[in-house]
Amino acid sequence: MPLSDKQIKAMEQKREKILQQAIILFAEQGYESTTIAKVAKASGVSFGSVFTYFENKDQLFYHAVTEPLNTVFKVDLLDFDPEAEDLLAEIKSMIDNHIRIFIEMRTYLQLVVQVIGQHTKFPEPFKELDDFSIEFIQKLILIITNAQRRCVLEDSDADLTATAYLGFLLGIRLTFTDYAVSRIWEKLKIPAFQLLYPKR
Amino acid sequence: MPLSDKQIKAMEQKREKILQQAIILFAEQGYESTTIAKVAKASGVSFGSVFTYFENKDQLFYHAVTEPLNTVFKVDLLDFDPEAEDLLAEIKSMIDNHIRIFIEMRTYLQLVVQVIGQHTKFPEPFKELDDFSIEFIQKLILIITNAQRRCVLEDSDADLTATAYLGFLLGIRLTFTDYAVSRIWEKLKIPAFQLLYPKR
Amino acid sequence: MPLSDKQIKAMEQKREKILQQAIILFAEQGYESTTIAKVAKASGVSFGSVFTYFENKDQLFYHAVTEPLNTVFKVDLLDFDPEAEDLLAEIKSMIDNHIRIFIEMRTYLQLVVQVIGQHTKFPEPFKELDDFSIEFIQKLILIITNAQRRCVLEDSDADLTATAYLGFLLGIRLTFTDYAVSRIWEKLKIPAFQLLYPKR
Amino acid sequence: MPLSDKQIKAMEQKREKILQQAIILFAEQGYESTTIAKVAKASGVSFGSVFTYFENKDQLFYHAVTEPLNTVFKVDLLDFDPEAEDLLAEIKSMIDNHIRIFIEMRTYLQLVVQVIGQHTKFPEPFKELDDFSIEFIQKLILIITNAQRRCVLEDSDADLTATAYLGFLLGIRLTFTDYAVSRIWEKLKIPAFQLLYPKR
DNA sequence: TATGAATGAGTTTTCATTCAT
DNA sequence: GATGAATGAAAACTCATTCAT
Repeated sequence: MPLSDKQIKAMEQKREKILQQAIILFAEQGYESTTIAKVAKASGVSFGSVFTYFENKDQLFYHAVTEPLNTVFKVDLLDFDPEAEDLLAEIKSMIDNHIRIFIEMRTYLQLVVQVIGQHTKFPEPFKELDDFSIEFIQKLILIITNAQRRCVLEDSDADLTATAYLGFLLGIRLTFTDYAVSRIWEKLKIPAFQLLYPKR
Repeated sequence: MPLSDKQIKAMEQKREKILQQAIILFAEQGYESTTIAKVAKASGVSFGSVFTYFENKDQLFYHAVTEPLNTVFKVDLLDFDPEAEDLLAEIKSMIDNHIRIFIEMRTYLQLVVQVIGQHTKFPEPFKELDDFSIEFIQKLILIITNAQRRCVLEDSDADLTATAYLGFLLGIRLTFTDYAVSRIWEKLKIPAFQLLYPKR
Repeated sequence: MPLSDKQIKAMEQKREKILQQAIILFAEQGYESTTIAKVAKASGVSFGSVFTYFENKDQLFYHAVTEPLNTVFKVDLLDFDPEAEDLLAEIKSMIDNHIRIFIEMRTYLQLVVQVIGQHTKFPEPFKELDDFSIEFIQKLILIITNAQRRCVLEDSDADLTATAYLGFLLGIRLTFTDYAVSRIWEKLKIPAFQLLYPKR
Repeated sequence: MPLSDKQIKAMEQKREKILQQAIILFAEQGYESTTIAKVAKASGVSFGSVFTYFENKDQLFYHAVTEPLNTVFKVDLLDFDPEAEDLLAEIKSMIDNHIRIFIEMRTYLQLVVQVIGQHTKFPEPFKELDDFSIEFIQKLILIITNAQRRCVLEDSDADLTATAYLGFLLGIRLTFTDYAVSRIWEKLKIPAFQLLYPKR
């Protein structure tokens, strides 16, 4: 007897709820301090249920890192067009977008920072993040190179510049640890833009 | 019976050894995964001895974070002169120095990143780091403002620029996770410099 | 709505399948290591269905031990005639038969050995086995006594001899743990016969 | 600072106590039903202490099976001389001895029976038992062959006879599950002797 | 001061059993 | 009747910390 649509829907919501709470707890308290019991309690399910949806704690962590990456983060961060007509406008809008994402996804990025910071401890999720960072940098290099060719940006080592830009995004996320940052995010696009060597 | 000088010296060395190994283990494996037994083994002492030198695990962590900060890190990072004669040279030398430190103190900075990334979990050591970052930024603002006044740097919001600079340093430390970075560190001073809005 | 004959038949087959797989798993892995989920999987049913046919795990174990006992084991082991004309032939054929059964029912006897070996843990199924062993020994005593009377066997304490004979059967089942035994079973009837004090 | 002799002695006694209680519990309740907590309670130590003396439950079980085997069982069972002057007396004394051991070591043998009965579950301890049984049978074959040569026993397949004898010992241990057996043990040497084909 | 045995709270995980669909 | 999601009790094992020697 297969499950009814309603049941499947309810289960999906439950899984999502567990994952969301796991992301928050993993981000704020770290891997070890986040107990399955805490996740269960925060999600309003019994702790046995967590194991219905995720094989074990490791898998839960893996999904907590990779699912937002693949569904939201990746898509949003790569949402710019290196072949746009007006590259200056495209770059500015890209920066706006990137900074907004790094501010909005504060909790998730805390998790990302942990995985990167202790990558030997989390090799599988780190691999996913690393792969994405390479893809992200490739696309950045593309838009930077095009912009340089069209004299929208000054000449620079595009690879280095792209890498510095990503480092900067991660760094400000780390530096501004709380909500306070949201009041100045408007400003952060200025140094971000500066890093790309704008024409004056 | 008072301890002889030799004994005191031996004890100090023992304490130092324990602290060094604790830093490495905390940095690479995180707070929870670092057990007192591991630290003791790595330091070549019995685990009971760890408690002779540090009240408990929490205190050991606290000292692992703050002692290098106060003895080395702070001194080295603040080793620049906002009133220097040749400010351009001073700034370039400062950047060289900062990047070198961030590369050399890779392990310690892994620890710093953890504390910042999970600051609610580690309020005391975070406070120390936060205090230092304020001090650091204040001094950066000073040199930037002076450099702007003397037309060595273009005008910019000095606070924002200083903060962006610190964020950049932390960010590249996070982005370049391994030794590979040492081969390109020479280059990283370029975007770091660019962040300060150099005159052209 | 009463069930059709076909349905009843199907259910009986399902129950039988579950029981057979339970016997194998209980025998090979023991009571605790045999999970309901494993039994269900081996039987090709959902684990909820196991509870449709057996009240709980305890009951499943009880039936796994007692059903083969009452349907096959008991009948086969008691299939000899203490009043047979040619008692020597009857005894030899009985021994052949017993050894064959102990070899063929290897898996089931692994289960029996567990119940006997840990009888305090399994009092109900042990009771059934114990009752049968008494019945078996009684009938053995009968044939032995008759054979002694008719000078087919030498005189001996019939009770002791019967008990020793049963012990021997269980013991060789335990001693020869694998299929290798099947190649020498032909021989095992020799010491079994010897235990009964044959006339020379 | 090395431990004092007194401490070492105390620790050895503690270890021994834990092992003894573990043997009893494993024998009576089986591997899974014997929890570390039960062993600790029965031994009068804290739960954590069991892990001070035995790496894990598996190791505890392994030692529970093999230590009595190597220190007592092996020595006692092999304590007969195939080259004795008066072989008939030697064999009778050997049988007396064997039966006495199988009765006295009732609890330990319950454990042995479990390991043999579920040898796939306990490969390491089973290996030790299996090795011993081979050694035991070899020595039995020796004494049987010598006795046959000296016309103390009738001719028979010595290998088969030795194996049957071991099977018988295990079997009666299994058949007589309680202390009741001690009242008839005097008698059991009769069928045991009979199994060796005594001259009449 | 140095050592490491002793302790037990806390964690992950398994699994029998219940029950809604 | 069949299914499998939900539950939580129970188990092995880890580890910070204490304290006797």
